[in-house]
Amino acid sequence: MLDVQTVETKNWPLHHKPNNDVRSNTDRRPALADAPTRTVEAKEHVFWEGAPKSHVYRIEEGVIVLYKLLSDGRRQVIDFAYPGDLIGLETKKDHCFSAQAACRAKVRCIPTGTLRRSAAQDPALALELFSATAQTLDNARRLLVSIGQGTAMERISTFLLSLLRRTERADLQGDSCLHLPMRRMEIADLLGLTIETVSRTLTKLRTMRVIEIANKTEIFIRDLDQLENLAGL
Amino acid sequence: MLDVQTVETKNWPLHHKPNNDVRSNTDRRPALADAPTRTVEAKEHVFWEGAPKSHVYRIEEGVIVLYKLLSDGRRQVIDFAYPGDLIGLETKKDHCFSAQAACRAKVRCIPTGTLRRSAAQDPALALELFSATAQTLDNARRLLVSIGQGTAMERISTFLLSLLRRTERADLQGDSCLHLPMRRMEIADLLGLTIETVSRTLTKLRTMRVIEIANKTEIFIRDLDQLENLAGL
DNA sequence: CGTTCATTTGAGTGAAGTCAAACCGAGTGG
DNA sequence: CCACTCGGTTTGACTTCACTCAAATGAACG
Repeated sequence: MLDVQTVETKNWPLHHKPNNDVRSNTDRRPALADAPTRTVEAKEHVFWEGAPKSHVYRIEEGVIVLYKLLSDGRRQVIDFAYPGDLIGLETKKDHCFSAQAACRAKVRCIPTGTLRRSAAQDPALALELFSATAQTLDNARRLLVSIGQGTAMERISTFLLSLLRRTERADLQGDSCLHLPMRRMEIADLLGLTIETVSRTLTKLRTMRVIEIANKTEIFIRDLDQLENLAGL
Repeated sequence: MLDVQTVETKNWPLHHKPNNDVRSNTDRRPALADAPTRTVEAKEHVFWEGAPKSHVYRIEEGVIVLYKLLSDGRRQVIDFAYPGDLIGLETKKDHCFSAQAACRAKVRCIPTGTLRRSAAQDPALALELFSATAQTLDNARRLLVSIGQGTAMERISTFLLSLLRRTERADLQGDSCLHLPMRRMEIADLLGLTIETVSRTLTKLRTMRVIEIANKTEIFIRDLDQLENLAGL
């Protein structure tokens, strides 16, 4: 069963603007609300690129790293999936990227066949899937702009802001604490940088008093305005 | 009316794998098949980022450049839309990118309200919209990998191959001629490079005898295998 | 307290960017 | 028909930002 307490306190941020539509509606559908959950340990994979697709997953807890691998080992992280996000929503038979837990996570497993059948009879559900995918597309394109046009500083700043938008609690607007469950390597692979450049840029932001680095996974935003300036757009 | 001759010879390549599903099905729906077309001159805009969204467009002829602008004028081209592609398929009220014709083009204009109403009553149509968006998302992510991880040579090679896949005629497999309706600047802005780097890289490919540059807008692929090697993946 | 893994910091290199000039093809008008 | 312009492209010389390689630091764990 769903751990309601955990879910409630997590404040479902679906993509940029917190948006509870998908969750509230899908939860009322038996096929989705009753689907079993699976616990995934840190670094464990939910699925691998190229494997046949059997389920769609909705993140319940934790963060999942979605990435594509090149033949020589280079990696591009294409997204971080947060609670409320749906992953594996592609029409292809096989997964076109890998999904690995950044930290211990819980995912709800919805068989693709079930979802497809429900959607074929329920235009509202089909439109929700469309809407969720359109939102993900917009996210991907924002990342594209950041990587294609931005300097290291702009990419990191934009990344921090997008994480902030995804994870900030409605109640706790004031002192902006940001949890980074992913490793530097994963940030680097998301932004098309190296871990050294990520580290140097974060250090620079610290010396500029824009952020404060509590420890490897917790930072505080000290000067939000300045961070937005640095992000460029 | 639709120019059937032109359409037939254009061989609708919807995204990477030519896929006639969306076209053949949407054409049978009165709202879409009967929608009026609009001719757009080269460099003219179909719509601007930020403007309220009134229509969804299906490209009938020509190529449309989709791009986002940064405050300081930098530009990221996010996609080239070819005949058969749908653009403006987002759930937001306003356009989140601009659409400009690379050359004289014809687009079919479908009012968003009509489409929304049709989809709400027709799960098959809703699923088609979902599927088309999922395909566009996959394209965007491929571009992300290319830009995030690739060298200039890898980006250009991958780009040429993706264009080839989009535009090659089923009948004319042999001597691979590639038409580039867009300017160097637009290729540069797609790949996160400068026009100088694009030009130098194409020149390098020419001296390597991988391609032959007939004129600014026509090139021949002389060594497809080598081009695929250079693309990396 | 040593081992391990991730991160930070430092020094030198290189691929792509910038600035500048030459080139080219298509119009246009004398 | 040729000279001129104009936009786009190509080529060249130099610079720079991020990468590479390497070493130091730090945190977690037995």
